[in-house]
Amino acid sequence: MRIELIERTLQICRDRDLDGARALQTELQTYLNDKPIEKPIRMVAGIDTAYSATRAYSAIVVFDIDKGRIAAEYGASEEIIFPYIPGFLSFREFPAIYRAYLKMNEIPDILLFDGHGIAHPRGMGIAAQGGILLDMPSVGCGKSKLCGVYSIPGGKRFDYSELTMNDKVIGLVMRTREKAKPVFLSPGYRFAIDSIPALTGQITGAYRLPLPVHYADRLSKKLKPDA
DNA sequence: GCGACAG
DNA sequence: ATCTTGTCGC
Repeated sequence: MRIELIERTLQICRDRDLDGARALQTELQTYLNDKPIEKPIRMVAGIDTAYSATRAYSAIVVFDIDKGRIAAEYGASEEIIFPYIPGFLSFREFPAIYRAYLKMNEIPDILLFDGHGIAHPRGMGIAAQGGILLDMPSVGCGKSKLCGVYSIPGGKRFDYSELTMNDKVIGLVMRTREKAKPVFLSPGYRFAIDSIPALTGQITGAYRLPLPVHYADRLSKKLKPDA
């Protein structure tokens, strides 16, 4: 983990420093690179966050590709400090995610965030920033577009089109399930866009969201008091 | 000024 | 994201 960067991020959250947040996102662009880790991907950690009126509940579900099942689950909550502002989701969710991350007893091969990676105005969506701060390969899976242009992908499972911004391919719009809205996949940290189709094929089940995030989404909601 | 706008 | 019941379509 890059503790210095994590502390700076948390301080920006506490200060509700929007200008500082924007500056950090721009600064972190220099850390971006899609040089993949040489190790094959077997364990994928899905990450998602749910909310109550005052708290954020983050869940991390480690999915074992070979066994096709959940290997471990972690959850943690944190008081909501930063408001939701399009383009600054990291500062709202990272504090709770970090708490759950610290509870992990194993190190997954890659992190799959609910939200965008580099498909962001400043190339620093939560999957990108999260990967850099935790120093782990990462990918983002958003349920709707934040920025960029694309054509609607085919109707068959795994059909996809490119998400572009300023003539640069920043992600893929993939139909993970027939007759369901496509999802937006983009590289986070140390993971090439060309590797996204193969990874998605290995972790997508009968749901629209890839299994790791699907389960993390379900767990995060169960972490809430009422549920 | 207008439209867009992750979760 | 969250608030919410029934309901239309595959």
